[in-house]
Amino acid sequence: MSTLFDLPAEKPAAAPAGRHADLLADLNPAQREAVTHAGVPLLVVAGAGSGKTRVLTRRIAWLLAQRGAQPGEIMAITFTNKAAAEMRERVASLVGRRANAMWVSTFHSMCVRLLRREAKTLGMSSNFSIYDSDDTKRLITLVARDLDVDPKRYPARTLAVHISNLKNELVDPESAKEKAANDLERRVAEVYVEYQRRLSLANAMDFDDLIMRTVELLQVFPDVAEHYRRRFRHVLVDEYQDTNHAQYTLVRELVGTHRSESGVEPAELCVVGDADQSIYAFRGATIRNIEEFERDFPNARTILLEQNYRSTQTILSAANAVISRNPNRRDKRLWTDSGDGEKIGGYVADNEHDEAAFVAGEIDALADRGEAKYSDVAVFYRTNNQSRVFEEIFIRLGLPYRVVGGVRFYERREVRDMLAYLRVIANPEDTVSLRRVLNVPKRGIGDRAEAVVATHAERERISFNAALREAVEGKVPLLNPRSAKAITGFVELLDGLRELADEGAEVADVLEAVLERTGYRAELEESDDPQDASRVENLTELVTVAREFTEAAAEQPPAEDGLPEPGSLPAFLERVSLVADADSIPSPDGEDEEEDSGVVTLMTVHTAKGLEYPVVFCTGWEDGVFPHLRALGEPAELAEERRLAYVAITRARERLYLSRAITRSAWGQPMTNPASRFFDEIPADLIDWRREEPESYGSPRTATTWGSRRSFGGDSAQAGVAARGMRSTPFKGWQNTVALKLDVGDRVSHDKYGLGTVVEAQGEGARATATIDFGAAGKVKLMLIGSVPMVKL
DNA sequence: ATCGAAAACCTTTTT
DNA sequence: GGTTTTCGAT
Repeated sequence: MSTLFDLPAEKPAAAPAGRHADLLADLNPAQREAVTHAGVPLLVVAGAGSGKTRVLTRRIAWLLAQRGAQPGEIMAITFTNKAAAEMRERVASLVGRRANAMWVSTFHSMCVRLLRREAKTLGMSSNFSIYDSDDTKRLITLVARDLDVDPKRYPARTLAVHISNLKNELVDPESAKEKAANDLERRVAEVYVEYQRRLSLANAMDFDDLIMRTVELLQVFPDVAEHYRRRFRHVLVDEYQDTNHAQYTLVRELVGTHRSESGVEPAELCVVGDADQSIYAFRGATIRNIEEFERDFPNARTILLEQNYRSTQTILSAANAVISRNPNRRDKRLWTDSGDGEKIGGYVADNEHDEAAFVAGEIDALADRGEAKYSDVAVFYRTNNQSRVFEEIFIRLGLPYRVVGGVRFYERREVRDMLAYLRVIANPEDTVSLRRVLNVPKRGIGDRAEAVVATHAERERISFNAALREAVEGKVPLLNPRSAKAITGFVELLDGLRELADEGAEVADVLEAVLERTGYRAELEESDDPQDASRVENLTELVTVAREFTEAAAEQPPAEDGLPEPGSLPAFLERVSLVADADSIPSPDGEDEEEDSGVVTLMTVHTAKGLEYPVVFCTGWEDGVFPHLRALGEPAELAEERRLAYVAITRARERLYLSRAITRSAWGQPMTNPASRFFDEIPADLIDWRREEPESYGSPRTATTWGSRRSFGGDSAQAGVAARGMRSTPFKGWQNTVALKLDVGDRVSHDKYGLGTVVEAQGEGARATATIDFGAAGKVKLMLIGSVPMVKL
């Protein structure tokens, strides 16, 4: 069973390599330059599969071996714990135990580390809780309710997104208030102000605060900044294209831009990234940071890594062709010397079940022929709800599979409930966690009682925790005695648990005590809902995780000043907050398999970033699905969808399949979608169509596609040639043109379905859809994008 | 306080 | 269509 904590195995320190030859021998010239470059800031533009992690780890080893750097002077920042663990491990295999003295961590853990050490400087307590997006939303809901914000007009989700954006832009609550230019912004600012106040009252920070407050720390206290600059002489940042403004500023502050008065030079900066793989703009990542690197850091040097060590040329040509349609991008063209390989398998299914059947059948055939193991295969889709049909058919056929993503371990209600208890034990002022568990399991403290206590806290300007304690003493008016009694019981329960924790009990034992003393486990065990049985299992798993955490900590050195002691409750909570992904992704070449051929992996394209598989099925290539409906009208979002397609394609090593379904049920209704425009962007001769659109679907659209394919493909097997030709005559095609404007009652004639009447019309512009009653042919929901084979009568 | 039925959602999500 | 949230009734 995988756990939350896949700690990188401490590699038995191999004979520390480090000589010139060893570190550079198997690198290409560009990689070599990136590894050995010294001095001015360095941007490594690393195309997919170009060996970027190799460059980063070698560079670190090089710094230690050849440039006289000390491990303690190196800070490497990633976005995921997985990436951090991998980097640490790979560096350790090059330089041995010395790797432990480096800071290799995610932006967020690095910031937590700094903030806990410097908590006093910021006037905070170092045991602050870390709120994830769920906690954040809860607190914002509470705040909005208190401020009488209309939850219909301004849902907590929206407020949370806007506040998060403000924080990512380093806008503090006061500036937000000043800048607010409309109703929404004024409301957001108002909530933001109060939200920050309540966070600080709860001794908590959200994810965005971790970055923002660290920037604040470094900017407001130059001596603190200088201390860290003096210490970290080398800063390396991975996935730079995914940084937001706050993270960019943080990097700048860490590195420094000028020689300080006391003579500290800026640290050496090396960032690695690929603008074409930026797929998190919707979360505040700004591609600008990588595009403007040379402007942000004058004299900066840029090195391009274009040689790909992962995929066949066919796959790379398809990827190049698609991504080249994005406007304003720095040209980059992946190539390999490993040959063309197989053509891309194309498939047009009648519906999503058909599509899944094709995928399953093809996987079966590959496995039968011994051309792939199940674990070599990944199935990608744009949105999580698409996994369903695949699961259905895989189960029916007995194909072993695993879905990655979806509801994660730490997001499960029972797990979150337990963590909330632990957090309240560690940080009594943690209001969100406190209120979460106040009446879980039910102990007779209802909404009414909670509201009375909350109002009292508000009026007296004390924390919710303090108000609860006043309730025990009978100092809260309007609280009925029964509730007061229940609250007393609850407070005593918490105090007892806290005492246990303070005596130094192991985390797992505290957890067990919570499960027992609250009656939480008993309640689940008594239930006959099968869901509750799996909840019990999850809790058992959580206890196991806690045990392993303590065991692993026994081998770690004691904490530095201000940081949680390894194995302690605060350390556990920090780990759980910042390492939130329970599902480890089965690796294609995992060591754990002997005879068995593993499982097929199902996931969204987003989740697939950074991974690779010999065989990839990328499904749902339909306008409205991929690219997503919401992106159709927006050039910027469409560009991001295209980057997403680029990421998907470049995950494949040997075989790539692209498929679509003519109709697909969405929101209960079947929906007819046109082919994804990305199909048109791939040179026709790269695709081997296993099944095309049936003749009866024949339409002007299809004809256009064939025509354009001919001009895209040309005679050359090198897609680069065709795509270059493309750029001189920019592809206009039919994208974003709306051929039909339909209203309810309009009569239409469709090439396939015949005469019909519009019974429903939805959406605007490029995302317009209509439900049309074709009489005998039935009701059909269609996208009205450019080339529907239909005319208005 | 708790349950059940309507109703309101419905991209992606490294931390 | 499927899940989660909200409201109204007991």
